[in-house]
Amino acid sequence: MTTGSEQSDFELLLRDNGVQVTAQRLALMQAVTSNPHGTADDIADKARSTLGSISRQAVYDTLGMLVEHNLIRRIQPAGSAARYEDRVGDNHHHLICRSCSVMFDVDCAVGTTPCLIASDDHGFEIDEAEVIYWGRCTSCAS
Amino acid sequence: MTTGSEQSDFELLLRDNGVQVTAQRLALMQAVTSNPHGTADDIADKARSTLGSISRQAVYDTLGMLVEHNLIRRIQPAGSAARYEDRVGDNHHHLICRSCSVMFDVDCAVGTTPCLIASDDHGFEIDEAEVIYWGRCTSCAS
DNA sequence: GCCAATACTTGACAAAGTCCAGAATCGCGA
DNA sequence: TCGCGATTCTGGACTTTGTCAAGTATTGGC
Repeated sequence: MTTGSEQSDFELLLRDNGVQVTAQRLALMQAVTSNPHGTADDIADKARSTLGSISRQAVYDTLGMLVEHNLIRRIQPAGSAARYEDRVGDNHHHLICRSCSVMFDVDCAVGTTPCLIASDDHGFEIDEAEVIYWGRCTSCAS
Repeated sequence: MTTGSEQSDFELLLRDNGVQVTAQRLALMQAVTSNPHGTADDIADKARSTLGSISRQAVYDTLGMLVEHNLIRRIQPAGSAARYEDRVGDNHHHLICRSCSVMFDVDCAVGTTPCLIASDDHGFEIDEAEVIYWGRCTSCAS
């Protein structure tokens, strides 16, 4: 495990955002990092292997807080529980297999802020364009 | 109500797809048409106002069947139940308000099949690119 | 009009997430 | 270093969304 320096980084990140530092939060942040595209439950399990135990409520509270502070990103594909990833701020997209639900990151197809401009924005202040590519992965295609 | 000709259209559509025609199905199809972007519950309520009553199971079964036959489309934005719409096959996108969840259709930004080409497809057979623009609507922005 | 296939109803169940009240912890200031 | 108020965590009940399974009703071809 490379917990040493990462933990400190996480601690700093939390302090910078003006929130308290707790063992649960550090464990959850680490769990998200080491388990990209995991569900809340996956992440909770991972955190439990570090902490011994953590309540469901703490998991949801913390993940919600981290999303609010833009430290992690939440994705909710159809037919699956919400997933979390730590790759944030680079506006990348996702590629999901319809049969086995495996999920890959895909870099932005069109320059830096891809489809961020809608043809008609209805007066909205758009802050994110979420793109999900649906298909079948190589192993499921056979 | 403009049930007359629409009903017949729906009936034809069902027969063309080789499935039985029932009052529940017609009512649900009409409910989806007259209530775009509605949740399963919204649609069930709408159908109830026509039929008197319909079971939850029939609603889910029928909506699932209609999606399979490509007669309606299912969208599942983060933090909300699945929504259904009858506009299908034209690859349009959606614009959702983060605070009030209002949802608009947006035509494809880049030509006809917008971001359908991923920068790296990992060998997937991609069949759909789902795009959701997130932001705040005019009334929520104030 | 009959009958097999299909669809609907009812009720139980499961997963994901939220609400609430009380206990524990954090970290600021003395 | 200690104490205290604010914040966070825990545990349990609850809600919402959706699925499963068994039995009943409807549809439509003959």
